[in-house]
Amino acid sequence: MRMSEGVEWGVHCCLVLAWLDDLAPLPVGRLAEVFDLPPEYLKKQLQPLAKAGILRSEAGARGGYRLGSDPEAISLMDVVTAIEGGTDPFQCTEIRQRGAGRAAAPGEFAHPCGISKAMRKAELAWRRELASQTLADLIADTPASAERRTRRFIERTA
Amino acid sequence: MRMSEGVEWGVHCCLVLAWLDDLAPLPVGRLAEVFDLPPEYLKKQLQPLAKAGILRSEAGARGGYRLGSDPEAISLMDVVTAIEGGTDPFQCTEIRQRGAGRAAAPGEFAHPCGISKAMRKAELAWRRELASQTLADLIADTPASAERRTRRFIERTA
DNA sequence: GCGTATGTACTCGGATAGGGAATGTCCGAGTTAATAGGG
DNA sequence: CCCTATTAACTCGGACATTCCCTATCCGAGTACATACGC
Repeated sequence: MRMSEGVEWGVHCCLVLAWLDDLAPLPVGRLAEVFDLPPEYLKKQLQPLAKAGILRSEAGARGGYRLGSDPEAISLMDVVTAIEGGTDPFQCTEIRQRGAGRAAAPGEFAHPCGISKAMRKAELAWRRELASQTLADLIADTPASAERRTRRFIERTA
Repeated sequence: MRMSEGVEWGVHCCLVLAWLDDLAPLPVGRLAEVFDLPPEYLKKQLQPLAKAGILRSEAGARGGYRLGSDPEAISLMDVVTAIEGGTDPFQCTEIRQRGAGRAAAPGEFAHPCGISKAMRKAELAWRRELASQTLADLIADTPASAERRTRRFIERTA
């Protein structure tokens, strides 16, 4: 079970866009330079963020991406869900109903099995933590020197 | 991000082995019949459980698998870790140090970035929930009819 | 009848192919800005 | 000098290859039981 690296790229790019909102919109190529990433592939990873409304895209010359909402209104959960999809990590295929389960009384499988419930509970705790962290919180935990350095980097290659 | 289906298979098989400990050891083929699963592939999924000590294997005729410990001592976290591996879902590749990060002052990257810390915190909450659920808890949440049915199924094809 | 040696059947363990999703790359549609021409 | 039409460059969006990991399968090593033989 491994999360796509696009999540890390997406969150970092969101932070940059939050820092440099006054310079928005920023094209993908510029963002790729900030982190030395393959531009085409980074674009593919940011597309679902735009489709989810987390990023706002502008076409044409001087176009690019800007943050779609305030940093306080975007949580880590939003970014993860947009890129990874909303499917649960644990997929219950109801194998309890197969084989020996064929002979079960009707209604015995009305409720989800204990394994599925336990997994859902754990995933819910995970989601709750992700939802409690906003981009603004992440910015507060990041040294201001990083923002200044990134701003200089972008303005230098303008 | 999708968890291997082997986890579901493994936990269900552990429950069966806990129920029918007096009939142990049970060969993989018998367990596969209980859930109508491909026997060879199920065996491959149970192997890491045996390597981790969660299951105890016995070779030769009348051999098979038995539970390695008491159901109270085996948690969902143990099973998930054994099959999925202990690696974290979110892999931080430190892209903050690339590109614009090259010009950072030494020591700025001594601590993990806020994104990584937030992800770790969420994963820790997830692991904590999984670790708090033991096989005994799952058995308590499962109707006794399922155990009786499974026992009859095994004894019938003995 | 009893003990022993042998053979056979059954088990797990690791090594070997196949399929689908994530990764990586490409081209086309649309928009903006600059530019050149005319008034 | 100003306005407008045209052109050209730049952007995102989606469609197309490639690689890697999960899925699925196979063969070999080891063990216990059953059997046959000798005593």
